[in-house]
Amino acid sequence: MISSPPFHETLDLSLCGSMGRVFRLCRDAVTLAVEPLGLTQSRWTAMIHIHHLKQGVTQQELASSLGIEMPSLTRTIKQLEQQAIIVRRIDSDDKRSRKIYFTEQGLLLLDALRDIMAEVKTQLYAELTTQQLDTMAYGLVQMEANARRCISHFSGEQ
Amino acid sequence: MISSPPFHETLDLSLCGSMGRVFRLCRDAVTLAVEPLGLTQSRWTAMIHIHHLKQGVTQQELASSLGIEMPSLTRTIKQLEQQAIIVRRIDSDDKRSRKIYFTEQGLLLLDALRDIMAEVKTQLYAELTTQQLDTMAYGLVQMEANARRCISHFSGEQ
DNA sequence: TTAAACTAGTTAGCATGCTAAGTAACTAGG
DNA sequence: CCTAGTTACTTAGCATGCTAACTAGTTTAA
Repeated sequence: MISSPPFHETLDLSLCGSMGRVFRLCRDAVTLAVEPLGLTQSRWTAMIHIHHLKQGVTQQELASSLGIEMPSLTRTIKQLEQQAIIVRRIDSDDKRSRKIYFTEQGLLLLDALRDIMAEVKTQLYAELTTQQLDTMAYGLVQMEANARRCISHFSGEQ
Repeated sequence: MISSPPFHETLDLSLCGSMGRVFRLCRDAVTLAVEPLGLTQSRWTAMIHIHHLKQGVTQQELASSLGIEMPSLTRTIKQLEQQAIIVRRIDSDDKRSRKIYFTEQGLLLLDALRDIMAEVKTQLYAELTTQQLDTMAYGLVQMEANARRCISHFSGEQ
């Protein structure tokens, strides 16, 4: 396990700047790799989550899974629908909500996407052990909880 | 050291989705905490980097330190200047470049900002050991390198 | 049963990142 | 010394996140 003090300082500099930069780079790497499929970051991310949540998911559930707000999702969903990758059907039990399904063409695209992502994932995680990845993932979850607590702390104070 | 397999899977789901979400949350926590100072995320981040790089830094150097592109910085710099937090002076040795300095008012704001950030940082890093933070920071640096290699791989291929 | 409150989704408009393309100043080769 | 290329910065416009405020169904409670 290589552990170098300077890295910790790098992270400290802007607190979350490193994370943002790495996030953008990883996202760009995937987006570039899937470019032949005509997908942008928000669109391929949504497709992967729809797949994991199973078809028939509502926009609310999808937004929650993606960790974004509903209005952010609306735009992406509209684009996926225009590209005929998904269709939405109004839920007969609750006419407010719309359930999402892949089209046949969408399913084909999803397969291609998953193949490419598997390859990119391997490249992005290169040189990192499972233990390191777990520590990072654990740290992210912990920081997420900390940040949420911190946000309610400062919102409540006003 | 707590290491839980499910977390790794969480990270895997959208590859970099967790990182983006945690990044946004941490950023929002700081931005909320410094809200009384009238600063947005891009502005406080830039201020911290200017401080670390020492005054008289050029926009080019600052953009590089922030890990963003010049046009993204232009907007932020303009706002900081309008708020009279910084001033820019054309470099007499190279009239293309502009050096950045804090105003007196800007320095006062910087002090207040740094105090608040120190507190928020403590909260965001709560429950995480130095070793865990180092592993995360190391992982981020490694992933950044991987992502850059991946990006040139896919750009070169076209 | 009907008015009030809630919930799913949308629209409008802001913040911040980006790329592409333009301007002005510097540098290098003939 | 002048043209060609490079560099620092700006402008314009796109992508994706957000909040606030709206519409239209659903639920709750008097």
